[in-house]
Amino acid sequence: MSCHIILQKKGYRLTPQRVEIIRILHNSNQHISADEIYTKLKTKFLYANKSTVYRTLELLKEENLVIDSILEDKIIRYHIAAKGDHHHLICSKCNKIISIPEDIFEATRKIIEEKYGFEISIKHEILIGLCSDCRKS
Amino acid sequence: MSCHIILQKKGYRLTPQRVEIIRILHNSNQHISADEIYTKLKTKFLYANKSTVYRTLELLKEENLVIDSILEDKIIRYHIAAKGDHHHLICSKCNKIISIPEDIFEATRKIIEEKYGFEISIKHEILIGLCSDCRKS
DNA sequence: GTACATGCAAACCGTTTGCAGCCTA
DNA sequence: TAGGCTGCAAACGGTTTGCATGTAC
Repeated sequence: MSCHIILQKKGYRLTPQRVEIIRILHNSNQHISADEIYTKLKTKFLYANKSTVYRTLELLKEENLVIDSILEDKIIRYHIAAKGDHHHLICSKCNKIISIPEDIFEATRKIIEEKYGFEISIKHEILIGLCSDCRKS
Repeated sequence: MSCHIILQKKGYRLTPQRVEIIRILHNSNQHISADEIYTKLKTKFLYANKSTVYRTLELLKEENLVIDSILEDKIIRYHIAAKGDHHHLICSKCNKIISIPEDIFEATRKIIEEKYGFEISIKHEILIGLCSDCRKS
């Protein structure tokens, strides 16, 4: 079900700004910062405002439609919460983003559970490294 | 080798404030924020200043004596960089912190390498979850 | 028509910076 | 004694908030 319909069903208004922000999030396969969204939004709405971006992201987050994550650069980035698409590899050289399945941490999860009795709740993990292309060069 | 000696060897001055900040970091087995360090520092130095805290943490980070990490609450926390003590489990209920060995991600690392040709560089990972005590209750 | 959403400006908060004076080496 | 370090105050940048106006429903 699309974000728009979910918002509408919950009684939120589908303003052009919200529609555009959702479109920007969808069109960006990168994890994107609030500021980048704002810049893109401005190309369509001359008077668009950052607080609209933040308020919309807050709303989408509350409705579990977007996920925010924070990397070592301390900038919060957002992406659409697609089912089973919560973990990513990000190449530190070319910034390529690869989605990885949820069960990738199963081995680690089991080891930690057996060794420490600790139950990890990995919701959205990002691993930095080098992709295969960049390793070759 | 202790932090003090390393700093001294590199030509940095061992001011009372720096010594105390290092002591606070050592005495706190928790990951601790700049603000918490500042509050503790003030109990000893009435006129202590936040910028001193930030500048000292910056220095210790540069010398690889402390590691900073950022969790979902977006607050940067610091802890002494002990060898082979880079990964932690943090219990979301009682805030207990458990250090885990570096090789804990080996299985995941291997899977990702085989499947995607992607070489992850996990330097300092924090996993949130429930510790064995809190799972029982 | 009405309540919700927007744009604007100002506040907020953690962090950084410039500077004068202080203190470690 | 000299240059690095501190405290202070002000700036900074990302984010949040209060308010009047605008608009989706």
